[in-house]
This record gives sequence, structure tokens and C-alpha cells, in this order.
Amino acid sequence: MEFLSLIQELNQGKQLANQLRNHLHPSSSSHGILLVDKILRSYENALLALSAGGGASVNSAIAPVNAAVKDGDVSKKRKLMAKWSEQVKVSSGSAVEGPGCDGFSWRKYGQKDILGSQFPRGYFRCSHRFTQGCLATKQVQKSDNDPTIYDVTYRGRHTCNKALHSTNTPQEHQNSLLQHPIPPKQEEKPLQQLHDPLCFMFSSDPIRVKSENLDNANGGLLQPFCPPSPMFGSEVQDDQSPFRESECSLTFESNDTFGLCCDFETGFVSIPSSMTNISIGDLEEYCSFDNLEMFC
DNA sequence: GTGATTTGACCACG
DNA sequence: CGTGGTCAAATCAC
Repeated sequence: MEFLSLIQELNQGKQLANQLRNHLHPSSSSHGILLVDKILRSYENALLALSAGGGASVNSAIAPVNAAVKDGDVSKKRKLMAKWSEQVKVSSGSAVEGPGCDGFSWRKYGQKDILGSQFPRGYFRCSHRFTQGCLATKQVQKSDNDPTIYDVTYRGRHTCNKALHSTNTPQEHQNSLLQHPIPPKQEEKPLQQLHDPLCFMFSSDPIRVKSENLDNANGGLLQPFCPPSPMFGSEVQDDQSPFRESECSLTFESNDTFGLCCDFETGFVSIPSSMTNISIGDLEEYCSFDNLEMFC
């Protein structure tokens, strides 16, 4: 568990550095941005070093997660469920209540004042939780420093057929096209986003993710990575898919590093070595985002 | 009337 | 024991 704490701490540091970079005005200090970039790189290197050296420990630490999820143990699931966060900037005049729509249909189930935070945290779950058993949740909280920025923490991945049939108003739907995690326009989310977990999908650079579920003792049996659900075809409207025009390239990492190339023109994912081509649908079938920790 | 939101209470975790 | 996360009854909006 120590490893996990360490990794979480590093990830948090990286996120904060990202936030700092976001706050730096491009014209103000290019030197400052360079420094932040260096800090980010240090975090990434540290995470990579950890992932290379401590994979087995992390794997064993993660093992109970799967059991907890399978057993439907909600309390353990809460603690261990895949979690990632991002910052959403809300333009003036829109979404005063918070980042309303990210392409999914959310239902608010709670709000809580958080110690040390100026603004309350809102708790949302997928509207399809009961109809389709979708366990995705998110937490939304205004940033203390900048009320136009919301910290959004997602948990679990969507298993629902989703938001295409949501009850969003047309206005909300329009907002959704400008917000996250479904494709932000790249110019709206600057460089920083390319390093965020949810944004690798827009990057042409290989990104690194780490599967916690690789059983290295078992000959490194690979479990394909599945990113947050919005990026896969069935859940992304055609005209929103960031993959339509080009290939994406992902790099998985366990003790063995390997690459994954998604060609969304053909709908095939190719994985070098022993794995054969599989379709996007198959990939989604196989993978479990809940078991993964991102290192991008 | 139905579905969404609010809010106080409860529970799990550290 | 304090805090964060979830539940569920009451309330609100359409």
C-alpha cells in the first residue's frame, strides 16, 4: 500500500504542477512555464522509475480491488475504485452551478462542505446507475483560487449505453461539446492537457499507462488497457470522436513495456508481439479501467 | 405526476 | 473521533 500512497502523492503533485502551469499566463513568464515543465518531467520520471521498480508490489496491493469490485463491496470499492481528476474552466455566464455536462447524464445525489475549502463539493452519479447498473460517479468542486475553475474527480467508468439518450437539454448538450471529458477542442485545452489522463486521447505522442493487473509471475499475461469510457466508439458520437482522422498510439507499461496502436479508421487495435488484432468492441470487452493506474 | 435536487442523517475510513 | 461519501425523505421544477 505504501507504493500506492507514494504514487498517488506523486500524481497529485503532478496535477498541482499542471494547475500552476495553467495559471501562468503565456506572455507573463516563459521561464516560469519552462520551470513548471521541468517539474512535470521530474514527476513523470519519478513515476516511471517507480513503475519499473515496484510493479509487483503495486500489483499485490491492487489485487484486493478486483475482489472488492467483484464482490460488490461498496465500501471497498469507494476506496479503491479507479479515480482520476481534471480541471474544467467555465466561461463566464455559463454553467454557474458547475460543469454541467460532459457528454454523460449525471444525477446529483449529495453536496457537502469540505473542510478547508471555500466551496461545497457536489456528488454526482450516472443517471443510468439503476437502469443499467452504471457505477460511474464524479465529484465537482469549485477551485478556491479561481471560482471559474472546477475540480472534477471521476470515479469508475461508465458501463451504460449512456448519454446519447440523456435528458440533457439542447443547451446542455451544446455545453457538452465544449467541456470534458468528451473531446475538448485542443486549442481550448492547451499543452498541459496533453499530459492529463483524460487528454492522452488528443495527443499524437505515445502516452504511458500502467496496468496494475498484469500478472508478471504468470508470464506477464496482458490485460489490455481501457481508457475512460468516452473515448471508445460506442460511447462517442461520430462527429466528436477525436480519433476519426488519425491513429492514436498508446504505450502500456508493466515490467514489460509494449505499445498499442489504435487505428480508428479501420477500428482495429494492434498490439505487438503475441497479441493479435482485436476490434475496439473486443478491447472494451476485455479491459477493465478500474484495474489501472495512469502514468501519463 | 414524475423525475431531479436538496439536505440532514448515517456510515466507513484513517 | 473527525471527515468525506452516500443514502433517502422532503422538496422543487417541469
